[in-house]
Amino acid sequence: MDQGHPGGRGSLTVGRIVEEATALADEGGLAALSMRALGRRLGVEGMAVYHHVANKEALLDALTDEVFREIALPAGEDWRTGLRARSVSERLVLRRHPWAIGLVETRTAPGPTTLGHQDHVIGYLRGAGFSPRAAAQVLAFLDAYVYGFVLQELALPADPTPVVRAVRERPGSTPFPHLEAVITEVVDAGYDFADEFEVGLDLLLDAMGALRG
Amino acid sequence: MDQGHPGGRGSLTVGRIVEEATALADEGGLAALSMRALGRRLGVEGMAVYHHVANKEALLDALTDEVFREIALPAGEDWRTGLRARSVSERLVLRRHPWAIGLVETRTAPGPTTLGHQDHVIGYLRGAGFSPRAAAQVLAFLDAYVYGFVLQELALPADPTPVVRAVRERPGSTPFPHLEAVITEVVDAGYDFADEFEVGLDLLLDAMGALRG
DNA sequence: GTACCGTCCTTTACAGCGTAAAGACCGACG
DNA sequence: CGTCGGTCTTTACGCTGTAAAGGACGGTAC
Repeated sequence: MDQGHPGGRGSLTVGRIVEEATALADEGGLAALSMRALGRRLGVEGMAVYHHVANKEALLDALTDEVFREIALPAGEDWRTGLRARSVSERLVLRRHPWAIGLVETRTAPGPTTLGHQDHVIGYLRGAGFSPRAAAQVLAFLDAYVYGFVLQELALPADPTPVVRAVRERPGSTPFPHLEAVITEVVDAGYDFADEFEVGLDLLLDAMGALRG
Repeated sequence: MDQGHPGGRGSLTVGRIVEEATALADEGGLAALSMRALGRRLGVEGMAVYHHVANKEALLDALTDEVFREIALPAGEDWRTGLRARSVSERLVLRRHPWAIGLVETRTAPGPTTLGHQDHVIGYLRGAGFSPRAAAQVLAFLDAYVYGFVLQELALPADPTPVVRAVRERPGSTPFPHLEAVITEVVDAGYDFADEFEVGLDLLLDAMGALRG
């Protein structure tokens, strides 16, 4: 069970800690990430982690910052294409680490990787002819859309909710006629919510053009 | 300290529990909402709450559902105006209860108030000429934007971050030239991030028109 | 009246959490 | 060899959600 990592004295580094903490959260959610469980995974007592990380808050800060390293930076001549690819990548990363979006809310001091990422995007937009304010707006609006969409995706239950089941079994039995219409005519007609992401993204990207000088 | 609520036998109701739990979370964040603290506020032992609520998860479900009661329903002939007012209200409600957006992520079964709200919005859009699918898209896209924007607002620190302070004291001292430009030419030029909400909202609302039959 | 019962609340207890404090080990240096 | 500094372990405290059991009350039945 302890193969794969040495676990002995001197084997602990901040890098290894962040790596295993990420894996732990990916597998069991933020709730599974306790200092004791993390220590167990590292082949060490929980308290040992405190010699490399100030406290759990600092560890979560580091986890959040690392996430931004995975998001593809925008590139290419066409700003619309470049931004689109970045947003698509951002969504995939946030889905791969479902705990990340919950951390963004509580982390008020962005780390160096996050700042570097944002700096790059702003610079990319400035190079495409956006003013400083417009660049900041575009980044904020796109991130808002991506964050919010992923938030809704994560809240989607794996199994159909009682309401959805009720609609399928006895249509007209709920007090929500319009939701019923959406379920039967959209959801059950083969439209996947995940596919709507790019529809909204393209509409928003089109709208962003109005902010360019 | 115990004035204002009876606190005796039979004084506990689900309504009172949800009400005080909301107040507790509003004042001290989700972390301040423990069953013992809630009981204390209700003039009762923590375990007494369990006779009216299955467990803490169910309580959080109820809290989340109640939030949707506060969001103004869209009304009026012009769908754009109606939706705009709803989104503005939604943002204010989410800012008033900063814990709510963090709960949305983990609650996978929407409550009756939430469903009723969504049903109303879908019906409103259908009445304005949107197809079932388009209505669902508009609702999802607008909510995504509002959720994501509030998420970013909540992550804004009260005090300026080290980076912002560094830029103000010694411009050019950070490795983030484009962020520096945004700070000096946008943030410090009087543009308030909160005011950008309606800019993006209007752009998005304009884009939603393309989804109408 | 008084015995009973069901409901509401309290008490006690347990495993887990983050982390402060202090002890134990171990390689390196004088 | 002795001692020091860093790394890890041990122990402990107050907090968490909640299972289990006990106690107190009000209403009903005799």
